[in-house]
Amino acid sequence: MSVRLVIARCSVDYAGRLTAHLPEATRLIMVKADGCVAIHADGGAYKPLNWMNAPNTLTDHGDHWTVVSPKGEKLTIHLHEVITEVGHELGEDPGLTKDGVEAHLQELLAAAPEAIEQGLTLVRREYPTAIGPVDLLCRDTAGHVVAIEIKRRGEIDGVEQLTRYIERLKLDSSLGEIRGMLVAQSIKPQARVLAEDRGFRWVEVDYDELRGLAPDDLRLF
Amino acid sequence: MSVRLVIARCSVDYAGRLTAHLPEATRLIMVKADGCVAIHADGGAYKPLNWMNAPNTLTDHGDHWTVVSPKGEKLTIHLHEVITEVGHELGEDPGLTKDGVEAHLQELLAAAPEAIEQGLTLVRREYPTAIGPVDLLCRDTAGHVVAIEIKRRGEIDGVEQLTRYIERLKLDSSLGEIRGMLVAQSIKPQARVLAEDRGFRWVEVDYDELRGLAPDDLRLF
DNA sequence: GACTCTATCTCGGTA
DNA sequence: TACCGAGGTAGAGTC
Repeated sequence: MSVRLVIARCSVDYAGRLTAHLPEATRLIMVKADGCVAIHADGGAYKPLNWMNAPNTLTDHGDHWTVVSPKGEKLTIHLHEVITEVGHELGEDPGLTKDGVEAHLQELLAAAPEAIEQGLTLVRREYPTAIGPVDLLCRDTAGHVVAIEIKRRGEIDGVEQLTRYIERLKLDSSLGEIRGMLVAQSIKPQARVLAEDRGFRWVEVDYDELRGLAPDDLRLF
Repeated sequence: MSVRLVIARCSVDYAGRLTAHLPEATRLIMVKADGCVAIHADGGAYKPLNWMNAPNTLTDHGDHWTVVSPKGEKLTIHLHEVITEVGHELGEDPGLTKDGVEAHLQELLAAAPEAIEQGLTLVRREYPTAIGPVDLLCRDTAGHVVAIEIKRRGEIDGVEQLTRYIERLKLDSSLGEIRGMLVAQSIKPQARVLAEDRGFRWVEVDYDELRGLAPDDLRLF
């Protein structure tokens, strides 16, 4: 139970969600403790050429390995020549802490909707609709409902998403008058234009400034 | 110029599109020939905890490495104890051949549009518009144009794409009446709702069945 | 270089 | 479990 690294001349066949074949070449085979397998070439970023996610059953047949998943996927690795093999126990990983993702931005804005527009009050975060949840549902000083789509980066698909929600929310006559708003740390010119075309306000917010406004418990990431 | 594998107790900091931190633990550090770096734990599929895509400048400061990209991203790896280190030249990879991706589904459906709807005939594959090509343009038994968006998995994005194409095609009055259709191996409930809202038919097709219908030259993948 | 779209996407959250 | 949305999406193709 550990990470196992094999450098070998090998050819590989995958049959599962699609079928794929790798001709013979020297590659790195990585097998992790959970049974996942990845075949790496010397390039192409972190993505392997072929892989199988855990859980798997790996069987060593000498000249070839078979990796079979319960979902019926199968990877066959033909080993023509093993060049190096190392392994080591890594143990449990304490895990990654992240800061600056969309969820944090949403938390901060839910706690301080005033930062988006003067007088705005929160009705609900993740307001559910049949086509997905609206990030923030608010009410403005005139008492109108405001649907808010939050993005780290405001692009066209954010405006499309907001359009879908508004379209859907308008089917519910009990909500009364509704308007849409796109809020992001930065908004691309194309997205600004499209938002305006659709009658939505857009607002850029400063993440660090928001953290300053937020109550202490949201500042301790 | 080769893949380099280091197993070490390390802690890692990333500052770039977001900020992230990994506390001290034993991990695998992989450096490929192109300069990309990946930090792996012993689990979690093929995705590393942290990474830097090529191109990068990697500097070894003894007790820590810094990896800097031209875009201003920075990864710092503090090495507390190096346990194992191996490397090997892998050489150029001949590359992966695939079968069963969206392009194949499109070929099969172009050859057998009847599988989508009775009486449908192909006008053109990859019908060009100013905002990108429509997967299939067909004509139905009533003589109306049908724009078809093909996906392996039908999700909301596919409906949005189809919406844009239809909007665009309607500007060309020479085409006459136009309707849209979403065709996929499976279609998610939200995508079905949105497609119906927009007045599009959606159809699920079976890939293996289609291969059976297709002429021999399309079956020899 | 910017834009568009696919992906064996992966990953986390939730009903 | 399936579904849904975010992602440091990555990567390929096109313009």
